[in-house]
Amino acid sequence: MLIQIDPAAETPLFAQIAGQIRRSIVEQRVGHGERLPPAKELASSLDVNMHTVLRAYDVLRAEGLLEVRRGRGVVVSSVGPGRAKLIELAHALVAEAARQGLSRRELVKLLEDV
Amino acid sequence: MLIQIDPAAETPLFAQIAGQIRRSIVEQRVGHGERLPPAKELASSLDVNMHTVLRAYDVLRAEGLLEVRRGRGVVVSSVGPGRAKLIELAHALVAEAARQGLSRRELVKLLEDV
DNA sequence: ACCTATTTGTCCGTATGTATG
DNA sequence: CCATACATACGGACAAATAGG
Repeated sequence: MLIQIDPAAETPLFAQIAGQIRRSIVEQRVGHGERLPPAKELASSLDVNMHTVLRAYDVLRAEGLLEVRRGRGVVVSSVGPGRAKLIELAHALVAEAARQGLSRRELVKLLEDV
Repeated sequence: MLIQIDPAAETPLFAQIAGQIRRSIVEQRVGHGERLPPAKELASSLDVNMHTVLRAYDVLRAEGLLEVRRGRGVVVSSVGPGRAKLIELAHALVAEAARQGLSRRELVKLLEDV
């Protein structure tokens, strides 16, 4: 899966991992149905705790991008890269809004105006 | 806040806590802007780990029901009990679907048909 | 401006449970 | 039965934001 993280970065480790996997789905470097490495394995390769990887998986599961089931592992959902793209854009928008100091309310209003 | 949990129940502790707080918002037993007890405090009163309470808070934050900020604590969001009601119904629907063995796809289709 | 206490945020390690194959 | 792999929960540690003195 080729994931690289920066322990010194400001963004949390689980967010970095989730973001890179999301990116991989958008770019279709991983296709629907494809299986991701077990949390324990990915964790050891990244030199982080298994919980950190599980949390990243959980974020992507909540977004509908991954199907996570115990005993079976983690596979890319069939919703396709289109949704991943949307979510990625949403993340970027929220991050930029935060950088510019927009409140949640202001962002919502901005979106409604658009 | 009057929360009671059952450690022997099948539903996870964090879900029990989140569910009861959600219910309290629906019934307007807690109003918007009202502050919830610190995680550490609620945890000790429920005899669970602080992380478990924080996870419950995080669930409700993701649902837009709570505003959680470090240093300041947790307050009920101003979105009102209407949204809480919707989310509660959604939870009930998903739980019932799971009991009846419906897949995610079947549930979505059922919703679309309705 | 400084210090301290409070409170959440993240991460780690460990233990146990449960579904899958 | 057994190995795999995620799910939950606990405990501890440190960081960062906030509030108050």
